[in-house]
Amino acid sequence: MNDHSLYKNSFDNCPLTFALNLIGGKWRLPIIWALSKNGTMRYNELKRSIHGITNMMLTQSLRELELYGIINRKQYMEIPPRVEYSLTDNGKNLIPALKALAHWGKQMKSLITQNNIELESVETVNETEDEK
Amino acid sequence: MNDHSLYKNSFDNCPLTFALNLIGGKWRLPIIWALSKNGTMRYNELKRSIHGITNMMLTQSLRELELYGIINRKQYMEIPPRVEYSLTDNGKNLIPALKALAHWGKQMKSLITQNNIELESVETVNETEDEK
DNA sequence: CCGCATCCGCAATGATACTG
DNA sequence: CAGTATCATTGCGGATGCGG
Repeated sequence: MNDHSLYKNSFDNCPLTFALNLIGGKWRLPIIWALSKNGTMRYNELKRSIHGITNMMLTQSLRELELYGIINRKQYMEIPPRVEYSLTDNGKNLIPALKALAHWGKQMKSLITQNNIELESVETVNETEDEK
Repeated sequence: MNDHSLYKNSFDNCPLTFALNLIGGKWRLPIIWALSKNGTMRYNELKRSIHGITNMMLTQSLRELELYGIINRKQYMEIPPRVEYSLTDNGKNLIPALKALAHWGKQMKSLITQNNIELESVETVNETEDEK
């Protein structure tokens, strides 16, 4: 049982912060994004499509998103086990807002990249690990 | 010099995650929100309007938002010092997207509250400190 | 195949005190 | 008034290994 950060701070009075805390964290958005593109996905399908996620984080994120009513979890009682995930209506309602944000992010990215802002150092990310 | 988390992970390929990292962190949104409501604000004005923020975090967040081109900083060389902050056009462009997200958050909040989901424990937030 | 528990490092945040 | 510097804290996310 870990701590769900839903009711912690001063989210209560701010729907925006509330939303950000529902979709916050490192892996929730990638999951939502993948499901919005592919419809219904199985556990390992998700895991393969989200580069770098561990079982731990995937399971945890899925459980939280399910708890919040953003995704559906459908478990088939068979051997071997099969579990399918998909967006709920609430989850789908989120997509347009995300697209708006993504649009803004795209603008910002080109601006920031153009102006070549000197955010010190870390420009060597995909330099050393390209293949593999 | 602290680490700006802009180019760290796999933001590069995802405008959405890029956006989330521009406005992420605990205090950036409250600052943007305050500025979008009040237009131009001075340092201590911001500090008073954002409950619980320290000088440290306020300064740091302001610097980062300025670096990203989301807010303007105008310093008047006088005694006592006066510094005014406001949203740039980029910052203003963000507001509609935030409103969409906030709208969704509002829906989610009422749903989650209605269904009275048992997010264990922390339901005693404003129980013990009500007055004061 | 799907998922959970435990331990741990590190970056983000907080507290406090000081400065032009 | 508008910050800066330093140290302490904390909680998210990563690694690893087990369980149905």
